[in-house]
Amino acid sequence: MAPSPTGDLHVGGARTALFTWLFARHHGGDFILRIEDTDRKRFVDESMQGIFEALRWLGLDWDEGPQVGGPYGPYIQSERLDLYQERAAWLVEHGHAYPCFCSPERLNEVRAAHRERGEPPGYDRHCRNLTLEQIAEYRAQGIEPVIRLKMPLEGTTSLTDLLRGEITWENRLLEDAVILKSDGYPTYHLAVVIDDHLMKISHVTRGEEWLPSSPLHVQLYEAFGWEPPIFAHPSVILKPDGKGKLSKRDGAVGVLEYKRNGYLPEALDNYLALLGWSSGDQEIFTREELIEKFDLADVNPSPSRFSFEKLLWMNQHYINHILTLEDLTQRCIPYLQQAGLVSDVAGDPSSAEHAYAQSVIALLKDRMKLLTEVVELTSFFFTEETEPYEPSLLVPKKTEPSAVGPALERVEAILTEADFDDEAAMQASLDELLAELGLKRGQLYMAIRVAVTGRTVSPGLFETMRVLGKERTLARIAAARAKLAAG
RNA sequence: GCCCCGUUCGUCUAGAGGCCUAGGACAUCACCCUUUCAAGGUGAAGAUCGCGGGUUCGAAUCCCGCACGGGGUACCA
Repeated sequence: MAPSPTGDLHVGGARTALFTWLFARHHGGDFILRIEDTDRKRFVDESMQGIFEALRWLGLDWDEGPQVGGPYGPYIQSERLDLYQERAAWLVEHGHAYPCFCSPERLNEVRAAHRERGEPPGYDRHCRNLTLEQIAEYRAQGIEPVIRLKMPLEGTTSLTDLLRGEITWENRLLEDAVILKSDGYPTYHLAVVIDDHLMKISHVTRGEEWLPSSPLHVQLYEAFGWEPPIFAHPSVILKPDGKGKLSKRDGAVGVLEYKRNGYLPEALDNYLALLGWSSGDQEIFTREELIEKFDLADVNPSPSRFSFEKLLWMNQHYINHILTLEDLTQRCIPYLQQAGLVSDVAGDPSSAEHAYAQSVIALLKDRMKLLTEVVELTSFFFTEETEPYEPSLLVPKKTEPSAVGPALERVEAILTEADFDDEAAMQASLDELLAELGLKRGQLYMAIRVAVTGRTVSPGLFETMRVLGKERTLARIAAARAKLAAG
C-alpha cells in the first residue's frame, strides 16, 4: 500500500488497500505501508496522519511502514532521495538513461505536433543521443536536466496481471519517460521500482490507472537487472452514473468522511470488498471469512459504480442485525455525549447511565441507518420533558378534537395504576379503554405517542413508556392535557 | 488522435461449452405483520447475456471484427 499524501484517503484507494491487505493476510504475508511524497507541489501536510487514521479505522494494520518501522525503512520516500539519485546516476552510467535539457515549451510543441499528425504522443527523444560536449554546453547555461529512461525502440514489453492475464505493449509506442525530475526528486516510476525491489515487495496491487505506465516499470526492472513483482490492477471505482471516476463532486469520497457520517468500518469494508469481488451468493462477511475467501485472482477487472444506496443498506444491516446491542451502545455513546444527552459516566459499561442508554438504543436498533442518527432518534429519552410540539399533533386523523383531552385523562388514570414493566398488561388495560371509548387503536395510541414522545414517529408505544418510566410518562401526558386545554 | 483495459437485470454481481425456462443482493412495486416509523416475511417486475460473424451436435461461456464504456497520454501520483 503506497498512498500519496495529497489529501484524504479515497474510497477507491481504500478498496485497493483492502484487497491488498486481505490478500496478504490470506497468504500469511506482510502488508507494507509506504508514503509516496515525491510531488512537493501537491503535498498536503496533515494528510499523512489522515491516511494512517483512515487505515487504522478500517482495520488495515500494517506490518512495516511509518509508525511501526521495519527492516527496509525509511518508509517515506522523501527520506530516501539519495537512493533514487544514486540509482538514476547508475542508469545513466550504464547507458539505460540520459539527461534531457528540453524546455517545457519545446515539450508542449512536440506533443501538439505529434498529436496533429495522428502519431503516438510523447517525447521525440531529442536529447537521447547528446554528445558529451553538448551536455557540457547545456550545463554551462545553468539548465538542470531531468533524467529519462531509454525505452527500447523495437520489440514488445509485457506483464502478466493477476486479474487480467498477459498484457503486451509495442515498445515503439512507449516514450522515454522522466524518472528523475530537475529538482532532484524521482518521479513515481523510479521511486516505486527501486523501493519495491529494495523492500522485497512480492505483489503490487494498484488501480487500473497505473496499467499504462506498467511497461515503463517493467523496463526499469529490466535495466536494473531485477526481477519484477507480480502485478494486479483492479479497476477504478466509477461515479454512480458511470460517467468517469468517483470524485469529490459525487459526495463523500474520503474514508474519514464516512467515519464522521456515522458509518461502521466493518460495513464500509464489507461493501468495498463486494465491489468487484464476490463469493457465491454470500453478501455479508466477517473479517475472518473475508480473509479466508478473498483472492485477488477472483477480482472482476471491469470498472464498477459506487452505490451510496447499497452502502447505506449495508451499514443499516450491520447496525440492525450484526452488531451486538452492547457493541452498538458503545459506539453510540460518544455521539450522545457530544450532544450533551448523557454524561461522561455513560462511557463506563457498569454505570446506570450506560445501562439506561443501552435500553434506549435497544428500541432504536432496527430504525438506525447511521450512528449519527442516534441523537435525533433518542433525544426525548434523555430529557425531562418532550421537545416542543404543535398541540394539533395530539389529535389523530379522523378523530374529534374534543375527545382527545378526556381520553388522555382516562389514560393517565389507568397508567397511574399500571405496572410499567409489564407491557402486555399495559396494552390490555388500554385496549379495554379503546373499546369503551369506541376508538381505533391508531387514534388513541397516536395521541399517547405524541404526548409521551412529542413526535408522531417513535418506537413501539409500550416499550417506549416502559423505558421512560412511569413518572416521566405521566408527567408528559399531564403536560399534553394542559396543552390541549390551553389550545 | 494514439495506446491499454473492459462489456450478464437500473446498480453490484453468479456463471469458467450442455446443470441457464440465466441465480443472488441493492433499489422499485404489491401483499402480509402492525399503535406510528422501521425491521421482518412472501411475491412481482426487471437481462433477446453490447452488436455482427465464426468454431461446435450445442455458446453468456472459445475465436475474430465492430460498437460502446472506462483508464492513460505531465519534470502528478
